[in-house]
Amino acid sequence: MSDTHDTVQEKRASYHHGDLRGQLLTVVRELVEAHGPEGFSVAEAARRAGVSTAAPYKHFKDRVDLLNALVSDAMDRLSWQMSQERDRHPAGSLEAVAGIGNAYITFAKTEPGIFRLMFGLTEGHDENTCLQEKGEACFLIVVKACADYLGVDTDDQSAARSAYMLWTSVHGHAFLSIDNKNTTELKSMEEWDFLMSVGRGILSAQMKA
Amino acid sequence: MSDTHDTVQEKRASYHHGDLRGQLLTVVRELVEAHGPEGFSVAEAARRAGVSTAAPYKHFKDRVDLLNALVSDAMDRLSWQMSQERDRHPAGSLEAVAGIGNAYITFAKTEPGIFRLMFGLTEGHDENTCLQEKGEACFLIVVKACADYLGVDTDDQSAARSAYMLWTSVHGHAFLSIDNKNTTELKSMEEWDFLMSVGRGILSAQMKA
DNA sequence: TACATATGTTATAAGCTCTAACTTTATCAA
DNA sequence: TTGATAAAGTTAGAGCTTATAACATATGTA
Repeated sequence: MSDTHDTVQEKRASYHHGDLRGQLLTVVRELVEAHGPEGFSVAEAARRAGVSTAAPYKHFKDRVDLLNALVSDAMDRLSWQMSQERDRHPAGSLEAVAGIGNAYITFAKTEPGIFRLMFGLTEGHDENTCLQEKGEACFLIVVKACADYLGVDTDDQSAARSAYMLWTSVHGHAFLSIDNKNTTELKSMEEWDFLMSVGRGILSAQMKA
Repeated sequence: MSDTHDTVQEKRASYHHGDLRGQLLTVVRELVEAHGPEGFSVAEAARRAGVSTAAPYKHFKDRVDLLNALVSDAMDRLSWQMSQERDRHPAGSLEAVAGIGNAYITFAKTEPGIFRLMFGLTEGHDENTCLQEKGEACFLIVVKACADYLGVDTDDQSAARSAYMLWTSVHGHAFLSIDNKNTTELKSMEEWDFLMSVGRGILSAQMKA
């Protein structure tokens, strides 16, 4: 496992690595996906990057700091993907809202390890203002889409309310999906149907209110 | 931290502990709640129970086995609490459905560490048939309540469908709540309103369909 | 050129998981 | 009652881990 890894093919020529920070993030991402958020060690990551086990600590304060950097990265990717999916549909449409949810779920299924990390990390999550902000940026995308659909202002309470309900629903589905809590009978249910159905249900309830 | 713990007041009289297995579960539960799912070690648990660090391995195969036992326990408590809350309302009512969700959320907030563990454990989760079954038993409670409300049979697809949507929604809210992803503006929103609102939205959408 | 800084290294402390081998206690059958 | 066996502790230790300290080398700037 240690000698046959293909992450680093040849020994690096120079004393300095060049982009150890970047490569560590890549390697850790691989490790987290392969062995789950727990089954990862800084030492193993260093080995795969072809450096000593102490080297990572020149770039990251500690294990958690490294993981936080990974999560921060992932947050950016997620919000980008959400925006992309949204823009594939007419602005203000229910499809645009569902598209955001679809991107969210796709992300979770494509990178379940990272996804779990993003919402499972306990330590130093609340303190990390940067992560907090990125999370809120993601949420704002949903609020905006809901507001557009409902035809209200972004700071209207009904937008935030329905956005939150949609978020919880999609978040829950994403989590249950990657946990295999999604029972067989429901697995066949098309994701898009689910999203449209939930979206319609929650948003129409919000319009009446 | 090690010498002033109050878990074990006096040194046990006999060589054998009496109920080490049980006490370990209690101690680990405390540790998980106090320091999060990660911040727990078999060694520390043993110390708090007043035995050697090797003793736990006479009762649990390994670290994961211990955690699984904890989760199994928690599953039982959760489904019991769900049933209790349901029975405080008229059978077949929307309140009964919302009550189940309320119990779920209360559980998550009361024991966030364990809750996270229940749905965060990657390793040996799928294989563990016992846990799988207990999870499904929980879900069945929701399906039953939905069926009763909709006035259909338990194995009707609309019951399973709406139960799943409600589950994801509540599960998502529970998770986001304990992660403090619940933004301030929404924190003020009463839980019960949320539950009734989501319930009405999803179930009425299901009736129309 | 020379010094400061960044980024590597080795060595090591301290802690964890888990096993092996041993010891004490409980149980149960004759 | 006794004596074998199983159950439930113990200590010792291998082999991991995180993280720091002290040292080495490269890079860039005055």
